[in-house]
Amino acid sequence: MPQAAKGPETTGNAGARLASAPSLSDVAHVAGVSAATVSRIVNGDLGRASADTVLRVQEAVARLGYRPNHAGRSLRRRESQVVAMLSPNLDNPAMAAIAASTEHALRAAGYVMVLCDTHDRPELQDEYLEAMRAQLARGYVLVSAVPSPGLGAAMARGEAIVCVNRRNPLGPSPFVGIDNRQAGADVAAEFARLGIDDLAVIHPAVMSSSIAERVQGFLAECAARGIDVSRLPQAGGAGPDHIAMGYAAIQALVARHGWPRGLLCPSDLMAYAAYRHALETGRAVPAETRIIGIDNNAFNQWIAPWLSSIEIPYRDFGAVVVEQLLACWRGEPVADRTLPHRFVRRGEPNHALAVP
Amino acid sequence: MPQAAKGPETTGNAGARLASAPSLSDVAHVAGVSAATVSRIVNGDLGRASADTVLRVQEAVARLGYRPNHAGRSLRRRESQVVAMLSPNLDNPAMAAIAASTEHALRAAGYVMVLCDTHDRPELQDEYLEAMRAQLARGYVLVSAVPSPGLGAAMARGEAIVCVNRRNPLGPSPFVGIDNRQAGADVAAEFARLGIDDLAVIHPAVMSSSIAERVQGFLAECAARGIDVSRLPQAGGAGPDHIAMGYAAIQALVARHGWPRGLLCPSDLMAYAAYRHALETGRAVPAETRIIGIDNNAFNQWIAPWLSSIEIPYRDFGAVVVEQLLACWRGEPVADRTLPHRFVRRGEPNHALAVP
DNA sequence: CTGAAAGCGCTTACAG
DNA sequence: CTGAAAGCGCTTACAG
Repeated sequence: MPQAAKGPETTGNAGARLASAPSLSDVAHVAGVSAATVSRIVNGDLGRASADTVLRVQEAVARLGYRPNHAGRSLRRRESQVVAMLSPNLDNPAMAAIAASTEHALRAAGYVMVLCDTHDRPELQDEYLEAMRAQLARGYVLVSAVPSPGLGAAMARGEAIVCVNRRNPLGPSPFVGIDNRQAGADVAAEFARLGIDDLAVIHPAVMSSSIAERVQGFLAECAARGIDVSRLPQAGGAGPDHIAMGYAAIQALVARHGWPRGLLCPSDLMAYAAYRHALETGRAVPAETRIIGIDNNAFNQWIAPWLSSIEIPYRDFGAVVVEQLLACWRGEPVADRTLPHRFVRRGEPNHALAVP
Repeated sequence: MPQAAKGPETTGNAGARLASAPSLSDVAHVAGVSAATVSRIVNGDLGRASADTVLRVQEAVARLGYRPNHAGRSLRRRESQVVAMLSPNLDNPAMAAIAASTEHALRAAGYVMVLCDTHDRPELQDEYLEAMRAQLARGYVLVSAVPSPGLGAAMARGEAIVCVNRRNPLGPSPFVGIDNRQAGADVAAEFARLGIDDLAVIHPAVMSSSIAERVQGFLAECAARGIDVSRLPQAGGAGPDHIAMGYAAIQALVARHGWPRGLLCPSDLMAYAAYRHALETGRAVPAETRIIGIDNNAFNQWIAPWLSSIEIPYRDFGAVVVEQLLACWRGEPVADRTLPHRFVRRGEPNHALAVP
């Protein structure tokens, strides 16, 4: 519905002047006290002031709609409320879920999150690390960090760094993720339960620690169950994202070994690519080939009834990430946090269509 | 691969001291000039200084790895490099794509993006608007804005506001989006091409302007083609996101009218929900019911070969959003930007399986 | 219980 | 072509 037209002076915000926000000294003036006193009270140091003063200041704050200017505060305290999140790829719903939950938890704790998309590239990671340093970033959340000189420099400076999904490739840092080896092993156990031993794996051509652990855990469990892992078909694929990597890998796998009856895809996006190649080649999923992924994207339950997956509680990551950051800032020792995952079974009639 | 162990002093960053970054006066000292001169040169005002001075300063900057402190700069200039993006829901891939492309374009132009997830709620929108004002945010990108008092206040202050997807519900603001009416009409034309006139629509119970326009455009085109729109089944659904809304809506629609042969879903997420309900009720898609969505999520081509959709160039939005912001800041008049959409046909053998 | 004063790092008229 | 000085808004010993 169209709104009533405003005067031409508001068109496109052009040329409008911003009324400057009230400052600490405005509040002090209104309350009839000094800036120092206002500062203390605004910062919750209520014990030092008389009840009457506190009241007058609070009233003035409310009346003027005062909010501390972060630039002034940051300059003086020599630290900001900014936390930088470096994420490799927002197009991946898993990364988006991590970003959203971290943003939420950070905000609740009084911080603001700046988001940087590194595309998994070391130069971009370093550029953002530097840019965020200039913003006086108070901490860094590195999702799937890659090794880079700037990361080493940030560690050497003693910055607060929390690594998510992938462990810090350059040394110990507080970590939030799952037990990737166990997740891989759980997939192997599921194939055993299904009686499928004609297995294969696709993976990125160059594997991060988390993906490598998933594959290792899978192979180890297969071996423990008597499968000759040395002959288990594997294929890697390269590309800008997991879907492209998965598509390259599944084509290579099928070209060399034909379709297996059970396929581990160490991420759901790779599973999507495998599904499409199955459609293209007339391979029935899940009847002829059962695909198991890892992530359990929220969309699976709606449009991928053929895909069993390991659910990773990405929505819970944010709160834990913030706990880790707070501990870093307090100078406390920080233990890694491994969150629980669970297997979500689909592709069987009674499971596929359970009402959500 | 495990790294060589570091000394205990680096464990978890605990207690490490941060070396403070070099300041303008450090550079001035090293270069043997005043801070004012360094400031000018760092800010690109090269004409005023002698070539020799410029060189010495540039060397000092490089040697110290100097980066301007943004808190100091913001405080002095009374404006920051921060642009706030308020997004209703990062779980929606469309929103994630907008966020990613805007982040990219903003960074390229020298700004940083702070991301806030409003969950489509007016109170949260206002809270973030206020919080970002305290950060001296230089501009606001509102994706699918909702009406709220804080939005009105920001407009009254003359803040730079760019609205994406949905037009500003409180008055004129620079806009980036598509021609939603035309998109709806295009879907109607496709159903006509397919010879399907047993049509229906699902939609959110309370429709934003963009969704309402899509539905209106669809109905208008249907009417123009001789369909009795007054009897065309429609159902709305409520929920926290488009999938939930879609699921509620499709259940209501089918319960009241049965399955249509052609269904418009004004977002792909609603289409996903409809697909699941079709699976549950044994309705074949696309053979018996053809579903057409709007968004063309990147995943569709991999795992939703049954879904035709209107492709919206979300990845191109960011650059245009930044153009709008820059124009606002220069005080130029800002025209709305309507980006081109296109129909992506799937669900026919020759289209579904084209190699990507 | 409260305030005057210094200073965080930067930019910008202004003077020379 | 260059620098001294003021001031952006805030916090924090320090003095009283």
